[in-house]
Amino acid sequence: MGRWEPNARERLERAALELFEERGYDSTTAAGIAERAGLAKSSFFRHFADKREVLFGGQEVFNRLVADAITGSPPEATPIEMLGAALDAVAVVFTDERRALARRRQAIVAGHDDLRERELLKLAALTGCLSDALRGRGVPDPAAGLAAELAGLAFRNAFARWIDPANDQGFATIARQELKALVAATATLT
Amino acid sequence: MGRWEPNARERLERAALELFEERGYDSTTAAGIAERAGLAKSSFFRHFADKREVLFGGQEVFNRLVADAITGSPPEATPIEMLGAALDAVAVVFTDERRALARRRQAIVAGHDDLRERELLKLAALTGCLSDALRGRGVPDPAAGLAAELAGLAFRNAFARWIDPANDQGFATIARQELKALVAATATLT
DNA sequence: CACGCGATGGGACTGAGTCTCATCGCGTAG
DNA sequence: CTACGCGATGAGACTCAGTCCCATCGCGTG
Repeated sequence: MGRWEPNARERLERAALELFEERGYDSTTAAGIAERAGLAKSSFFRHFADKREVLFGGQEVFNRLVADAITGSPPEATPIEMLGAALDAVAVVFTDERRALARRRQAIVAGHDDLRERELLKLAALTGCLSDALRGRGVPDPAAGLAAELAGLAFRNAFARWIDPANDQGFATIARQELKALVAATATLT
Repeated sequence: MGRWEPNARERLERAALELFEERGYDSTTAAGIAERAGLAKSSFFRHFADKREVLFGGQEVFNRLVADAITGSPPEATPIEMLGAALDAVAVVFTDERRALARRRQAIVAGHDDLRERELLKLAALTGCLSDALRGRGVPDPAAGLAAELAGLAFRNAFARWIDPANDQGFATIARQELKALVAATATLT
């Protein structure tokens, strides 16, 4: 048995992605995922808190990346500049090699309310980290919260474009464009 | 039996709120809620899609209220002015009589990740309605999405203050203040 | 070689959510 | 007055998510 084969977590993630694509999210059981990964059902829940989480790994890395980027910005940086730095930091994860994987994952997430719900929670956690970090840098409320939401929206928009097969630019480039477009749009609201 | 007593849905909501306060969300079963409401477990799930939903009724009313407020704004209104109208429309639901109830409800929601997650989904639905309505009024992207997020944040901030026992103002007043503060904060970002 | 530690297997258990069928109460056509 | 239909309910079986406990296994260490 694969009992002591390494990378149990990665095996589970891969198995889950495959099964979700083959049978759909609903028709895939946690036990089924574990079985394909060569593990028992109880081991699945040792690695992931619930069935949804198997698609949302590595969120903590994200949050730290973003918070560190804000904290490490030059002292004279404006909030918007710090957001730019945060988006650049996130781009490290969104390499071209991971685009195909991200696309497959997103297709599944988009097709299910439960998963979209979890995605919102993850994004909320990210913007929460952002606003905390901004407040730590002296940005007052409600500007910190506003800036964090702005970055969250830029992130969502950028991700959608990055996923798009018609696109061929890197995540950082797109994210910078989206952030800029949002800042520009700010002036058109009043 | 209360089999044919009216307001089954309201009875379930009331019973759920009580039991969540008495035993906590986790220790309360859907069957237990139904029992206190004088119904069977299967009837609980006829009225609510899942256990969480019993705390989030009437969201569709919200969404329609907001969308109609945007659609019915005067032709020369700016996006921000439309958002103000939308927040006013929502305030109709947040009357002083409902404050105590909203407080109890929110205390439960705040104490549980599952419920916070669902709350995010509801808020996302609301901002989705907002941006759709704005686009229908000719507001281009990404300004429509940005404005919707702005209103969502104003709503969250306003709700938090409205819930606060130290506050005695009406929801509409607070929401207007929050919206204004966010618009002002916009200028401090660059 | 004995021991401990961490990861796993396996199975029992609770509760969410689905589904089906029988039942009940009320309104209505005849 | 009766028969019928309709909508809401009760009841129970069923699947699966998620929890929990305990035995087992492999590896490193003294």
